[in-house]
Amino acid sequence: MNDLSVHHSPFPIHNFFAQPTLTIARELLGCRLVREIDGQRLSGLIVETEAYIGQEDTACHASKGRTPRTEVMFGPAGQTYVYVIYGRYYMLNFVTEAVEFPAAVLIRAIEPQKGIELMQSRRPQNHYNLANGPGKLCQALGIDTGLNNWPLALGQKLWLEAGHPITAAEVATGPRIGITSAAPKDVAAPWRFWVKGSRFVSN
DNA sequence: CTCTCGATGTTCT
DNA sequence: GAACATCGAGAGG
Repeated sequence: MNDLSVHHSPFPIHNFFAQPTLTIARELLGCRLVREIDGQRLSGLIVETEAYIGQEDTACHASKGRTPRTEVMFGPAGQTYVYVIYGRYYMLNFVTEAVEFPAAVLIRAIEPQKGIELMQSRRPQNHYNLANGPGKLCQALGIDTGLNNWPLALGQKLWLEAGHPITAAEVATGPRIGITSAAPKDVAAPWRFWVKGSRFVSN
């Protein structure tokens, strides 16, 4: 098991989102995702991400062109992209890359740290099953499309903090999950990142 | 433990 | 009308 310890330090968010999408997906591992809702603070360390990069990536929503839904991905980096899947689950992404270049990082799992009881009031499951999936973490943190296109730099409602640095030896990579209808090159691309040995990663 | 299957409604063709 | 970056229940080993 790999439990990540608590560590506080400021987060240089503007410089952070100026990096390439794959770098951001990698560097988000170990960062603390913080949610403030109803005057309560919830948080967890990011342990799993996926990169979706541009119109050439057939797994990326924006590969089918600019639509009302994908518009956010064509905007500036550092905003959220929240959408509904299968009519019942929300997915949280962070927009990356330059304006007009549609890309984002999907947050797939966090290790819950603060407000675990409040997360369990939204999602009655044990610690390990609270946020080990993209739909699960949105449910646990009370994230829906009302938080779409939200700027992380504000430090309100949803933001990032430096958490626990993850060394290269602790990073695992592999193909992305659930993109079966994408082109073979995109199905095979190792654009999923997770913390090796973490029990909080999706199954 | 593994595998299969269906829920459910938004988005886009 | 089809597809969908998921999840959990239920059956079987």
